[in-house]
Amino acid sequence: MYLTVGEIGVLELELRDFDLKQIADSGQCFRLNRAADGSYNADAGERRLNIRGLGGGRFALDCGREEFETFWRAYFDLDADYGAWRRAVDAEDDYLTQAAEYGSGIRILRQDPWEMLCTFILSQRKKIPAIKSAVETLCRKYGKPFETDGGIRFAFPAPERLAGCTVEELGTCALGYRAKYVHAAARMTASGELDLAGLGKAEDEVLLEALKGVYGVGDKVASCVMLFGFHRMDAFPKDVWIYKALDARYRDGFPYDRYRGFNGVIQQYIFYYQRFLDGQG
DNA sequence: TGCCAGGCTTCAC
DNA sequence: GTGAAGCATGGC
Repeated sequence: MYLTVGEIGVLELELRDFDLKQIADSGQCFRLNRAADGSYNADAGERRLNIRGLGGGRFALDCGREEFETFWRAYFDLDADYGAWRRAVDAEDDYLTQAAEYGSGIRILRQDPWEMLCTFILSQRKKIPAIKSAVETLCRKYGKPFETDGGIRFAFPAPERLAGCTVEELGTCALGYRAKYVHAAARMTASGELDLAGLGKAEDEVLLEALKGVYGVGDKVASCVMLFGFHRMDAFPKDVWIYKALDARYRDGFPYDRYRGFNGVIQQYIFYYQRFLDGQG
């Protein structure tokens, strides 16, 4: 990674295998949004980062070097070699080769486990724009405000805050029947019954079962939380798009063993590519 | 205006 | 254990 300092408070980086649009549209995050000027704003915790593509694989980030090194570098998983994972794709697998090429700028972000749990619970049977809208409403109503150059923003609400709401109150955030699920997850997390921090060290199977113990969390949501909130890179969430690809292309079974250690990345390539093929990208 | 969505729980059988 | 019904609501 090539690193220089431009104007004060702005870092210019050369990043490989990094495409903001692809990451924003890959369905893993709902608070990375394109601004009117074509740049992107990433909200994480009580932080906001503006990233602008400069062309030629170069990007301008409106943060200092220290903040980049201590937070955003890991957040965007910039120390991982996604090119190596793409090159490991079976050359005889035309579909996957094309999928990996089409989504070559996708990275698995390291997002907050609680935010991922709550977000993917409310994502079920919602379209991506509706998910973004519901998340934004939750943040505005219950998130802690913080200042940015562009004005006041709101952090994702803490579990304690949502646990203190009634199900009816949460229902006003376009959660529909999922309000009771979000409320249950908030209570379990706030009380410590679900120890998300402690589960960071648990085996994949233990983590999966713990997540599925939450009301409203099944295999798919739990897998998303594992991949996007705990960076468990072998998690392979199966949604309608993945099932479509598996049914059409991998009737004899998907070669998970071949991609051990980065099945989650492969899953993202398929998700992003399959939506494109079906006109939803 | 209708249709349908990064699924899950519940309830028959 | 398996399969089908039912679910709330926003965005296209």
